[in-house]
Amino acid sequence: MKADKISELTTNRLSIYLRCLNELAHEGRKTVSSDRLAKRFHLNSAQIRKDLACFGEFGVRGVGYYIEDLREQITRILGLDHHHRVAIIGAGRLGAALTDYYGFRQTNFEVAALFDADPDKIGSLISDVRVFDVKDFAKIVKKEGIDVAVIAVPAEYAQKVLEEIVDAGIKAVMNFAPTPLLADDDIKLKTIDLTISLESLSYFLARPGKNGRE
Amino acid sequence: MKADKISELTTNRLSIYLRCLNELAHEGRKTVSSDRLAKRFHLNSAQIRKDLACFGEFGVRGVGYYIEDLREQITRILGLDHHHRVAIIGAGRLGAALTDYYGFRQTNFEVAALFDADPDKIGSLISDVRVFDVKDFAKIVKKEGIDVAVIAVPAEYAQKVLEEIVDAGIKAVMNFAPTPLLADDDIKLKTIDLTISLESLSYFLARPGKNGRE
DNA sequence: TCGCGGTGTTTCACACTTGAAACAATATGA
DNA sequence: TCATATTGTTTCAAGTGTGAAACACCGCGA
Ligand SMILES: NC(=O)c1ccc[n+]([C@@H]2O[C@H](COP(=O)([O-])OP(=O)(O)OC[C@H]3O[C@@H](n4cnc5c(N)ncnc54)[C@H](O)[C@@H]3O)[C@@H](O)[C@H]2O)c1
Ligand SMILES: NC(=O)c1ccc[n+]([C@@H]2O[C@H](COP(=O)([O-])OP(=O)(O)OC[C@H]3O[C@@H](n4cnc5c(N)ncnc54)[C@H](O)[C@@H]3O)[C@@H](O)[C@H]2O)c1
Repeated sequence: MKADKISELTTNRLSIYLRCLNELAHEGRKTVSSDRLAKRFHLNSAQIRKDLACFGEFGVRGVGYYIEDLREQITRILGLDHHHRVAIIGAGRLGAALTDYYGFRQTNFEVAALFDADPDKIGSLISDVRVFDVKDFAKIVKKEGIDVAVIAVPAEYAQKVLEEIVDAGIKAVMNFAPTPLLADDDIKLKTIDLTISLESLSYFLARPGKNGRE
Repeated sequence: MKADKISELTTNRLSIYLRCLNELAHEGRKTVSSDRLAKRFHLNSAQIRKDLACFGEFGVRGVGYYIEDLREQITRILGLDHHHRVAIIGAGRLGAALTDYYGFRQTNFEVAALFDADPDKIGSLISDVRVFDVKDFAKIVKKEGIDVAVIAVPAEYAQKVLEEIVDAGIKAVMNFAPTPLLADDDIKLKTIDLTISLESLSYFLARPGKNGRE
């Protein structure tokens, strides 16, 4: 197939497949067919084959997929074989929780620096990571080779912080402030808006019956 | 219109509208047209009118919407006028950050109890909230009138914890463990999977050019 | 050598979302 | 009274995602 327009839903599913393969590899299995994978993890076998075929021919007809091989392929496709250095802006409770988040290391991301505007926090260490003054952001980004930023400041400062991040030349940003942000098209911005998720739960509780499953 | 099949995307947008209205109210404005709202917050005016019309006729032709009135209506639609009591299972770093999360209070959610399996944590207080033994989950849920649960335990325990939650009669669950969970259709389960979001950033960094914006 | 199993690929139907356009209805203000 | 502004509603086109089906192709084992 080798489509060049890959939907984000496809790459999200690749993440899922990768986890499933890790589990299977852990159990010592060597090969798996799209059908077995689908049955085992409640997925759709046609979808799996279609998704994988976007990136090349990884399977062996009549056999299925070699688990180790496919793991390596997906790891490469998702860029998980590259190391990335992360800056977290906002050394509050969320920033602290994220600094120590295992998911970062697992994904080959390393939290290299925290940034805050509060003089009491600047200079301190959180899980062995130094908190810098946000005024020095661009300088430290360059010095530390940071290429990913996480926004964990209150919503009203988020847009301004995003602009500083973009000015510093960073292209990939994850935003936890509950507000939509504006950025150019060449910036990958992912907003994780807990408030919307919460209000969606609230809506369900007020009107049980219709679920609207994810 | 009064459609009875409301998409989750619609209610998510209601959350956004509510925030915008709060901002406008804060500025002292009294009315707003769908057009002004759209221009100001980079939305689509037709969409706004359509979304609102799903739930009734809130606007005044020739005028627009009365901000205070519309705020109350959306608050009611989203069920934000009802109080909810939340249990967080997993009193780790994420659980602690969430316990003190302002977004809960703002949404009329109150963290009533934490649960953990670690004897060192059981009995302690985190932001004035007591940590209970997860063994007593059902009992405390009943006693405290808890109706919402948050899963903040490692992924391998998440499914088991979910089953205890469902057994205790809770219908609304937010899951932060990076794994898809299975539940009956009458349970509202929202999974916030940071790993997938991270891997999506990683994919972008490995292949700049195509953005796949949220 | 041949059949079975499973991939790679195409095709189709269906559902959902969006955005635009059109228009009747209606409140406000000149 | 009448023009204007704006909602509520319908309709349509386009894009996208999903799931099923069909089938050629190919590797493995009997
Ligand atoms: N706590 C949570 O569990 C949680 C969960 C999801 C989302 N969030 C969101 O994450 C953000 C942070 O939440 P929190 O609970 O950690 O808040 P917090 O108040 O604990 O931390 C915010 C930090 O940002 C710093 N800050 C403020 N303005 C800044 C600026 N201009 N530059 C750099 N640093 C600045 C503050 O000094 C503070 O240390 C909020 O937008 C919140 O809505 C929090
Ligand atoms: N730390 C973060 O910023 C972050 C962000 C997103 C998602 N997550 C996810 O949230 C979960 C928790 O992350 P964390 O960083 O807080 O981990 P953590 O290790 O700090 O906390 C996990 C807690 O769960 C408790 N626990 C384990 N098994 C339990 C059980 N069966 N019943 C009750 N409690 C149990 C442990 O005792 C521990 O206190 C993980 O799945 C993680 O992937 C964490």
